[in-house]
Amino acid sequence: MNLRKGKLSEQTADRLYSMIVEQMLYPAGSKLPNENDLSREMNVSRTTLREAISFLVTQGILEIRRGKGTFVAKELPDKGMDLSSLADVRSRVRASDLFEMRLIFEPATVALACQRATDEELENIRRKAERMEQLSREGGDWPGADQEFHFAIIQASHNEYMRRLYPIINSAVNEILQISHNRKSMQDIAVADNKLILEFLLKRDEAGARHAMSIHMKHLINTLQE
Amino acid sequence: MNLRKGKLSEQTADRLYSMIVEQMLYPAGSKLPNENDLSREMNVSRTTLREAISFLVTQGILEIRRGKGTFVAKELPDKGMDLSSLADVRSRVRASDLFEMRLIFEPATVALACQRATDEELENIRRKAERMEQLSREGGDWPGADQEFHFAIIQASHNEYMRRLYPIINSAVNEILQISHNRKSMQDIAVADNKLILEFLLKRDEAGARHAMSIHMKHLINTLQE
DNA sequence: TTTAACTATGTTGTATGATGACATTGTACT
DNA sequence: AGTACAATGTCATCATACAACATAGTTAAA
Repeated sequence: MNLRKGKLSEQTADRLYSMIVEQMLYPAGSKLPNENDLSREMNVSRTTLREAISFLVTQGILEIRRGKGTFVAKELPDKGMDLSSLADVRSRVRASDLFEMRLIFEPATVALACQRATDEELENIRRKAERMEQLSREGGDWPGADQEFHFAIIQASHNEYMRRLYPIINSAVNEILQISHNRKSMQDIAVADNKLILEFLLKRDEAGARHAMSIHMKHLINTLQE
Repeated sequence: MNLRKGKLSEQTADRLYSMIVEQMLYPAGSKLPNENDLSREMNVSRTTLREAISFLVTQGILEIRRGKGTFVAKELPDKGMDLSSLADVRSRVRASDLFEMRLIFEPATVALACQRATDEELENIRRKAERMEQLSREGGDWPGADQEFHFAIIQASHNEYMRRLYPIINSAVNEILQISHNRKSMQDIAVADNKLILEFLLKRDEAGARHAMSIHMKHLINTLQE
């Protein structure tokens, strides 16, 4: 017995998936039979069915409500949910939209960092800024060091959502910088602005740091538009 | 017994995750104890442990080799790129972090909408608000209508990045609302606040709309913390 | 009558033990 | 030495029971 591919729970997940999206036996938002009935219908144990369901939940196909039942998701996972596209410049999102978002997020984040950063974190941020300036003089990888500087600030904001969102934004920024022609002037801007940001951040001057970061973003936007 | 939040299998997944990446009890590539031993060590049933492991497998943290054992992945996936975790409450990101982000995000967005919304879009937003209030009175799906209201505002901001980010944030909000106990008071807040937001938005009063949205977010935060 | 507490029922979540399937190692027989 | 086979350790699946949760209906108290 049990010829065929892979684990039974995976085959079951496949069968269940096809029952939902292909045969459309269970429309969006509808309730599945309870686990005992459904497992009998599909000729697998409840354990196996539960593993299959659990997988489809992680895929966003199903939704479990304890004590009520298991339901087909209202909207099957959208392309909108796939934020990898956010990091993709080719998705024809305007670069100005991206920096507009940074203009909202980064000043707010640095303000949070002013409130919450530990002394160690501030010291770490200072070191990153120093290193960025040094690499900038020596012709090293200053964009990388610059990003580390900004990421250190995000971390010091102590907001987990921000921390996770940043790499996405960042990789999109990278792609834009790749095709940008005036990288040299951007370097000068970054060095000067970072110094300004650091100045207020070390003093924990919330409003000052917020404005310094806003200025930095405006500088970047203006430079890119030339 | 069993106070505390959420499913035991999810708590177990969290504990196991922290044993791996934080305490580093099991280095990358190493083999975990077998399921019987490990489940005893962690004081959960083997069933529960298997569910936890199964989840971590989908996250790319663990790898199962049938007949051999369960192993820590060679390279832990770059968490930053996986924004699906942003929408996942099980990732144990604090709810306050989420709303802190909305407190930054939404007021800025409604301000943009004031500048850029077409008259048709404003009319659409007005209809959504009306419908939300109506459903709220009739005991319908007011949270859904409320989200449509907010999403209409995001769309009117004409920023593609924002538009794509919103569903992610939104689904995380949904999961939090599921486990929230004072949904009724939240309903009253939403109805009143939406009216306020709409008032300034229709007048294209940027500062007013921004503040109205800030108030709304503060209300939500306070209600959730009770 | 209204409202509060309780009960009944249906559902997912967890526990336990047994058995099957797979991979590796050891061992005996030729 | 080499091959077949047995033993062992592991994950995969099954079956059953009970716990925790959600809701609706019923009963009892105000």
